[in-house]
Amino acid sequence: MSSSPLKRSDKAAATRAAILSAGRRAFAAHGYDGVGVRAIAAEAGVTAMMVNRYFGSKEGLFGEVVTDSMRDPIILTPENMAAPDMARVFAEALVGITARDAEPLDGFQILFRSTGSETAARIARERIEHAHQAAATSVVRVGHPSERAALFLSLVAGFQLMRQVMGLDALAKADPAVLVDLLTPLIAEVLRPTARD
Amino acid sequence: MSSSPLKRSDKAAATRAAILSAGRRAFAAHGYDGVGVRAIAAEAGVTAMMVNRYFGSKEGLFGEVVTDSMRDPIILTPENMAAPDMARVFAEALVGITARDAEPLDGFQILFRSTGSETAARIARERIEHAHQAAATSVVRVGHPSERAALFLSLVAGFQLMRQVMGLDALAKADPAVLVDLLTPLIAEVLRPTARD
DNA sequence: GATTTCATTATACGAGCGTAGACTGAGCCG
DNA sequence: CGGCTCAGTCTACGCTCGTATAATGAAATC
Repeated sequence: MSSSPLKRSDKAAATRAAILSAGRRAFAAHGYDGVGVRAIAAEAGVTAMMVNRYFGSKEGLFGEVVTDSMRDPIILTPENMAAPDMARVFAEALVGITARDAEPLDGFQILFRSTGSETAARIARERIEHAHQAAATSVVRVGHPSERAALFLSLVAGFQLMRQVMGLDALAKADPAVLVDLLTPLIAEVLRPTARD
Repeated sequence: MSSSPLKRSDKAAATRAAILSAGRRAFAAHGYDGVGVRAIAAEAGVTAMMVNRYFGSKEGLFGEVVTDSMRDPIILTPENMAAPDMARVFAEALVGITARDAEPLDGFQILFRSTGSETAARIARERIEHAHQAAATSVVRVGHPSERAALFLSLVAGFQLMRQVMGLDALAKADPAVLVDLLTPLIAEVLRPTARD
């Protein structure tokens, strides 16, 4: 209540943001095909046509949601890469010990849950390739960088998939500290070999 | 041309098998929501109603497809577990060096591509839990068995996801021998710790 | 205060979905 | 041969989907 008179254009921007947020949550929870524009719009408190008005189409909304949620640095931040114990920092970020308030890494969920749709899968592939290139050129510097970066992504993706998407209890309800302890040597092994490289 | 007079019941069984096969291929390629019964039936050379006749419903067909494709021992065979160098055996099985003629591990693809659907996701979760229990009780015997088994599954799933579903070139086109060499120490690390356990 | 603008809704269309029910026609058996 | 069985098809229903078009009503402008 109270303050802002909320000019018309501001209200429009708020509506747009509400749809974007609702879309992000909905896509993360049910995937591209699993939710309709009516449901997304309803959660944003508007009608279905608002999606088309502000994003052109359902596909347009999805694209913007993916781009937006991938803007989060995932775990490939420069400070992470420069840390003395990279592996543990990555592990902690992956498990979510840093506990950012926002929903953690739901960009992955969105992509994985949407692999059934053709257009969504195309977008997902593009983002994955991009993340792979970033990992290959900036994190891994030994052995077979491309393959190692891909395995690193596989590990991250598999962990997210099993814990968040599939909801595997052994990961979802596990003690975060234990997960970090188990993940750290794994990540270290991917990023820096112990033999013949 | 030629031989079998193909009795009526045999023809029925053949049709059923054709639908099951078409469903397996279709679900693996497009996910549960990504393909309709008409398309599946058409690929099997019959009409859509045959799906309901033989499997009760689309969901019934999916369940049977999943059960059928999961009958493949994935990589948790007794001989694998008993091998002296378990990790390498697992890695080779995962990469597919053993090159079974059938489509490799498409059970994973079916599950991953179908996570958008509610019923499909439920079935997927059941299968994953089952695989996790098997891994936890029969493969991992140190440290935190449940968490380690879950991470093992994560690694396998992530690798399959990135290589087969997402089609990440760095994995799909990589030299299998290199992949095995990189995966072996990873799997060994998951299954048998190097420190404090 | 009258007029224009525009965020939003209401209604509807066409397509595709899964599936129910009636029908068809060829193989089986007396 | 004549009746029955049953694999398979045809048609149609109810539903939901994404989205185009027209109407509404309050804020913005003059």
